[in-house]
Amino acid sequence: MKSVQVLKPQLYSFKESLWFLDRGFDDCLHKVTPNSVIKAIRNQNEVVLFELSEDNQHLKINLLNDPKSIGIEDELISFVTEWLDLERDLSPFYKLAEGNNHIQPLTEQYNGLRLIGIPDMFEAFCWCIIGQQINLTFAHRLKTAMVQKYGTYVAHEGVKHYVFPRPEVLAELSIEDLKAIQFSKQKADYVIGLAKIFSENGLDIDALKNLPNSQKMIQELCKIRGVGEWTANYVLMKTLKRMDCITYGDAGLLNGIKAICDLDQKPNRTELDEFFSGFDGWQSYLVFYIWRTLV
DNA sequence: CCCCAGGGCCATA
DNA sequence: TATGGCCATGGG
Repeated sequence: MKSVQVLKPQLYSFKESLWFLDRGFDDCLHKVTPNSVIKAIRNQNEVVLFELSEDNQHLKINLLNDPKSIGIEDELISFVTEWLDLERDLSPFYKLAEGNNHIQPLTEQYNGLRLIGIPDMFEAFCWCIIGQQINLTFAHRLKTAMVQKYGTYVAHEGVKHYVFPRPEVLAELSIEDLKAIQFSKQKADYVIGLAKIFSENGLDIDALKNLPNSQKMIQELCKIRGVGEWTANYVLMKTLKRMDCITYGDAGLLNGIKAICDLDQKPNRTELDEFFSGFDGWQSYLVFYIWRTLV
């Protein structure tokens, strides 16, 4: 069995990664064990299955199947590094939090928590569409139904480990196909539309990355049907790792801040911006730490 | 039965 | 440009 490892950065807690990946929800794209997480990813034309665990100084990546592609070790290191945001220096964020009555407790309690990404932008968009306006429990149920029906998997010790469906597959579906697994016709419509865009290379991700700032990127993404301000910010944060994203309108975020600041009602937009003021360049991390406080 | 979920589109004025 | 209805379903 092949195995590679990555040096753990300063200010990093693998336990926090595991906690967030679990969070009481049953995510169909990874399996969390007490001391590891098992995940399948697509590499070239095959599915690669690995288990991630830690020792004192390293994250250890163990291959659980036997992929043919060469250079798979480097791909895995690169995937894990991006997925768990291992290259970022968190110390500026923690410095900003120092002395802030609402936020310093979070960086202490969740010390070493890093933003967990969704490297595949198509998957990130689909997850947003699915999650819009429904509770997360039901959202995970919808995602699982879609992944199990249209995704591919590798079996390991009798367990199926799925990767997210390719856009080419979802692009061929009808609205009725997705309604059959409890999607609303709007969600079905949006997802299929996105699948068509991605399968036809209708979104130039490199051009997107080259835009001068996040506002321009949000503007561009909001042209896509089904994508609004919340989804655009979410995708920029989780896929492109833009650090200045605030998921405006996010029910969880608003409720989290309401609880942290002991407000009578959810903050309005002005109050939200006020909460984030002083955290320029770290808004995305602050959002993520607020999410960490939920359930 | 009510309201709300990690929203966004569309019709109306 | 602002507002309200609508979507589908489940949990509280």
